[in-house]
Amino acid sequence: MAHTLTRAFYSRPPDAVARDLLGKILERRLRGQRLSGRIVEVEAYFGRDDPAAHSAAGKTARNAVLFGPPGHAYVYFIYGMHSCVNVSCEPEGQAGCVLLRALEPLTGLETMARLRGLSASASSRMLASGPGRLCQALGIVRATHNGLDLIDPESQLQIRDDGFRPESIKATPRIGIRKAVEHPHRFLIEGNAFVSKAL
DNA sequence: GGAATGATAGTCT
DNA sequence: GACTATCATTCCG
Repeated sequence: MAHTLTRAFYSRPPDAVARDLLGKILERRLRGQRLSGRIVEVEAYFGRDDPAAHSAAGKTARNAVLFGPPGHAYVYFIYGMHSCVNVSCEPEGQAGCVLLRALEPLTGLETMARLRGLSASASSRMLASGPGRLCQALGIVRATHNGLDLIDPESQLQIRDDGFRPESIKATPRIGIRKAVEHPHRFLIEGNAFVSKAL
């Protein structure tokens, strides 16, 4: 049986959480519908000694969730048109998060295609392979989802473990950042067709 | 198949 | 006023 991940799962360093999130199921409840997908690509961002992280310059109104308790959604708006979802890590008071970059869609594909503005016959690879696409496919926006508790069983957004274990995990440098480019903090399920960029 | 480019708005200095 | 944890489109080969 699939079960929701515990607070303790998230109360760890971002790289450990990131690796363990691969293969888990992200579930979004939307007006009675259930949209879900398997997490196939993530990136770890550290609170300390990570110039690429939003929390690098300290706590601000925008990134306050990162300094709160673990297991909460951090949603931000970027490039004037895209949203991205993160999961907060580390105990309360310490920043750190995991960016969800790509899903392998499992249920609710038609709704995802509609939210993305694609035809129902579009390739499922186009639905949630990329952080901006993922948010659009699940209808995630900062105004309603930033700060959501992922452990709460009533929450619109949850992450579950159905026992799936990836065969092989690959670490690569993170994408789209200007600073600390060299660290291999991007993790993906090797060979999975739904990662945002072929490697 | 890959590189270059423009759209667009919230956040911080 | 600059910068950005992106995407889709347009070009070129």
